[in-house]
Amino acid sequence: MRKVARKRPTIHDVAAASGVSRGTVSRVLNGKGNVSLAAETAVRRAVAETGYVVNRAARSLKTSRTGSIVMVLSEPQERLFEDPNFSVLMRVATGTLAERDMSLVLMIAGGEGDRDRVARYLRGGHADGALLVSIHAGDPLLEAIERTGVPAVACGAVLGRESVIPYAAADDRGGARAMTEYLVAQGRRRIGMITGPLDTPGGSLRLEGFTGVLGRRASKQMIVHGDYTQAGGEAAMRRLLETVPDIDAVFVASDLMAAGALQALHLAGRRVPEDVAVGGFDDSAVATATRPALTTVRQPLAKVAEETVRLLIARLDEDRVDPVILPTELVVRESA
Amino acid sequence: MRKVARKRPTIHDVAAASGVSRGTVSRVLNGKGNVSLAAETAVRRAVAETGYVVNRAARSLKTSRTGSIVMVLSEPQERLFEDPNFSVLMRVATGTLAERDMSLVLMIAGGEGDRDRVARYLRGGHADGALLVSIHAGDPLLEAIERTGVPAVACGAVLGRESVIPYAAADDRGGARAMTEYLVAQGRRRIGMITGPLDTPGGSLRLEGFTGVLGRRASKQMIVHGDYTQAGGEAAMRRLLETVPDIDAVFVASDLMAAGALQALHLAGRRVPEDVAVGGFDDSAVATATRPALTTVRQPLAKVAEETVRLLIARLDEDRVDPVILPTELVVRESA
DNA sequence: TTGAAAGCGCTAACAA
DNA sequence: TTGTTAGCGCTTTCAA
Repeated sequence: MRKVARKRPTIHDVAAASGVSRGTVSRVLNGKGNVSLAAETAVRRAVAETGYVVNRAARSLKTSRTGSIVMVLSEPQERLFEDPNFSVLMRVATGTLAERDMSLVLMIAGGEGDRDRVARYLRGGHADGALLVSIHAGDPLLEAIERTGVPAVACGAVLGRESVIPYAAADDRGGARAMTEYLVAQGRRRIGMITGPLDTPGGSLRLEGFTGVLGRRASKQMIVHGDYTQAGGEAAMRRLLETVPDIDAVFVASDLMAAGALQALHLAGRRVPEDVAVGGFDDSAVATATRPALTTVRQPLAKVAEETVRLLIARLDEDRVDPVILPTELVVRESA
Repeated sequence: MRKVARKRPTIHDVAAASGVSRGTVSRVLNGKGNVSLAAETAVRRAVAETGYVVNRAARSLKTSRTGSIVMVLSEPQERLFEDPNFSVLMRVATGTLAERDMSLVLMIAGGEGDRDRVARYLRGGHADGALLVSIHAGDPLLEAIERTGVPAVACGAVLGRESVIPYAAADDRGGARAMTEYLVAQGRRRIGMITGPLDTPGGSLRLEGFTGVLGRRASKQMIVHGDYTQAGGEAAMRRLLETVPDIDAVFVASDLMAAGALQALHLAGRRVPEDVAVGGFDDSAVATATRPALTTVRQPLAKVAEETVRLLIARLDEDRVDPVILPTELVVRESA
């Protein structure tokens, strides 16, 4: 059996095989009504028989839609890929897009050169939209993307641009509030907080939720800023123990940092939760791996990812869409 | 200033602006010689002036090259994304492709439906090639991809298909050999090994390197199989300590598992390296985070990723290309 | 060295 | 409901 580099069948072949015109085939393929049942069946059969697959380039040329969207990553890689949220986002994004026969192009925008590349790609009309991941407010990339005029949405709010860049996110503020209220309800009186970087939504919004509940009791010395790493959480907890020796609870803005805090408390000889209650955020895998297991705030990550993609797809057709904020859930385990 | 939805300039506009024909513009753009210097300069200026960016769809329609390649992920997500190797691969791949003005489409092939989708995408000619990541030998996806006839290469060997799917990889066997020889040279006599899953190249090849050096001394009871997780490494080390109490060294097929082994040894009251020497593999971030820091085998990850992409690009034009195996390096720290 | 022109495969407007 | 047809923007052959 000789291998022949057979040409892929075109809409023309399908038309011939089904005895209708190319126009009708196209109508069937695109679900534009006004096609007789007979024609439709014939076309579908012919498609199956010939193994026809639409040529995206041709379609794109005609419709000036590409059927692909770009996921733009700006965070330093290491952090992003360690983030379990990210893998969920990636899986959900490819899946949700696939349902619509769209594909995901990945671009990493580390340096300035990358930035130009992303902008050129977008300006070239090579993608219908951009999905921004962990872009910081001041990032020049943001402006570059906005200038291209390509619809963009973000996963998680872009601080300061909330009204410009639609986004889907978990209710960071509400989740933090719930956790803080819970700690208060448990009778804790000296409650500290370890925040994330304040230029991230998780950093500032969770802090807002915390201070919103505690008011003036959330004094400056009770609040320490971390960097979302385990080591950072440990260091922050140590600082807190020094300045506020009688602390009896701490709300940590991420599970990973909370794991570090647990470590610091252990080394300082404090029992958790007896002496100090610890509340985390994320409900990631580490939450159940620590001892004691973390009481934390669950983020509906998959849902956030899904909504982000949905938002982008809606944004492709509409001029503006509203942000989506999804409720979080308090998960009580052992640490508080 | 009113915002006008101006149409993007086409090659036609560039031709008009530079006073040459579209044909000549195309020739300049594609670096096909036979263009006078005058024409070339005029065209380049016009391109800059008009802000022209090539329309890939049109080009693709004509050339039947898409300028994009698909990265196919098959591993269960969790594991893959935790793998630091993966983030390197991703960054290097997008970067290397970008240099050639190509883009990276990401597809995740978890279930059967995904598999069909990948195959259809490839059969549709939507990508010029496929870059396979952590595909296992028996995976039906592999066959599906081969059937599409789209050139594919793998990052890391696909066991059993080494001669069919070109790949770039670190020298697992050689690295394992070097580590084993080092342990022997240190005077260790009872050397065990914790392997990775045997259906992965890192699992079987590193074991081969180990047994290659030790011969019959690598008895069955000295070898335990792990799963690349920290917990798995810890469990494996415990088993090893039970069956071979006088063990004085262990070669662990990944740093993460080695971290688990260290934990088990610590709990068993064995000193490292005094009582038991521990050798890892990867030289990942955990290697320096453990106490003691790990003596390990460094894999040239970035290089592997780069070579994989290079291989794929070469494969696009050539009928076959040879696998690339890159040397590893023994990194001596404290654990052995 | 250059220009003219055909046509890649598709969609959608128009006519029937 | 259907067929016909005009391009979408580009590359490349052919002729000059």
